[in-house]
Amino acid sequence: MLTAKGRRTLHRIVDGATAELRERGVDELRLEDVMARTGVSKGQLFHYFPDGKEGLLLAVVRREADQVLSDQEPYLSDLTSWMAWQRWRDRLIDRYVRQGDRCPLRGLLGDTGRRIPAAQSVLTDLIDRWQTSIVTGIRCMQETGEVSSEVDASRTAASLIAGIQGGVLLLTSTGRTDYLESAVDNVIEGLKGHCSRP
Amino acid sequence: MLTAKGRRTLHRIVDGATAELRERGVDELRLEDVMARTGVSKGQLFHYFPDGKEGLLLAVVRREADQVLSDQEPYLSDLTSWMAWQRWRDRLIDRYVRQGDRCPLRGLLGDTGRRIPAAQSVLTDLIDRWQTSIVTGIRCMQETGEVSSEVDASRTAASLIAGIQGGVLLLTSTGRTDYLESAVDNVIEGLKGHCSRP
DNA sequence: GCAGGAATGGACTGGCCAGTCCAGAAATTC
DNA sequence: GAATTTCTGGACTGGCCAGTCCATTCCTGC
Repeated sequence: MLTAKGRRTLHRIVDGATAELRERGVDELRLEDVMARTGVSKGQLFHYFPDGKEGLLLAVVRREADQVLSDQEPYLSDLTSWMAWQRWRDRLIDRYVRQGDRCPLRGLLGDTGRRIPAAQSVLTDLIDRWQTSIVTGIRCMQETGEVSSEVDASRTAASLIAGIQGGVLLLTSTGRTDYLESAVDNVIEGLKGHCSRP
Repeated sequence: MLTAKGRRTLHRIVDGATAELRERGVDELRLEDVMARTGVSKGQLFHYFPDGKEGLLLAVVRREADQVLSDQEPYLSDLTSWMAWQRWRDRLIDRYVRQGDRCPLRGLLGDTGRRIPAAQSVLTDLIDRWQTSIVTGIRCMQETGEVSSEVDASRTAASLIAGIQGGVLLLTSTGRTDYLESAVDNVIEGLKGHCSRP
């Protein structure tokens, strides 16, 4: 019930909608713009997304959520040394600084959740997976003794994620990168400060 | 050019719009809802805000920005001891946890800036003032020797603000309070860890 | 090659909502 | 108390845009 051609069209729609969402934000996103950008007719759009705008946006949100994490690979899943942490940190910051306000996270965190109830669970799921990866990284460092075992991995990871979210938010709204950098560096330095063999 | 009666009406409009903004968010805010809530007619609305919705929202945003800081007083301006920091922290978190998603910050940080260009400068101004207060607090602690003079006050303040923003964002979108708490506590503990007389 | 489903194009509808306009009431000023 | 300004109510307009509908064309299996 979906030919190869159809699959391609569907893909094209999601691609276009993703770009449109990043550029304009949820509330300014118009189906007509997606149509213009992708060269797809209204009939097609509702053929592939019978639930209309909401269904389309949900598909976009799901993709973006995956993108956020896969953008951080392979570093995020391998936080096993200070050098690895540094590389992850550099990649993360570079990514968001480059993206400026065409930012996937911005779309997810802004009012999107409020507009599309189903997006809420996608978001919490993303945050959970993210936190889990970081916790794993911290535990690993504790096992090798490079981080004190007294550190609460879960809380530290939570604070790191909050710092990233806030940093990105401030980056997109003020254009300044130092909030994001300071937040991430501060948490990592805190981790280093708790080194069990100084 | 504004009678006492007029001033009262204007006030009533801003009040209603503020409540409406917190409940619904920028993109879902309807002038008709503000009218219904405040019992004000369309003619009045455009009489007091000739620029229409945008002008009204700008007025609301300005008020909210002031509110964010004054909510933290008198603690924010008096971060002169660890106990004071603790009280400030408690007040801040209590405030946001109580507010849930009827949150002034959410309105300011979300897509509001994008929608209302003039709001951007209100926001950066708010962040600047906030950061300045925190920096002052840290410097004060350094002078009394309770925080090492090696600490970069500006960067630490930036990381604290980023953590708060992210924490609040995650609080409103996931309902979990631990991101905000962890973020704030982590920065403060980091500050304590740099105590120059252990 | 033909049936039936998949894919496409685009005209049309209907609701929503910001913003306009003006007429009349209430106040302020002199 | 007349003139002028401010204030108020609400009907009306016009544009925008999601969603509907259907006619047509394109596949695909048999």
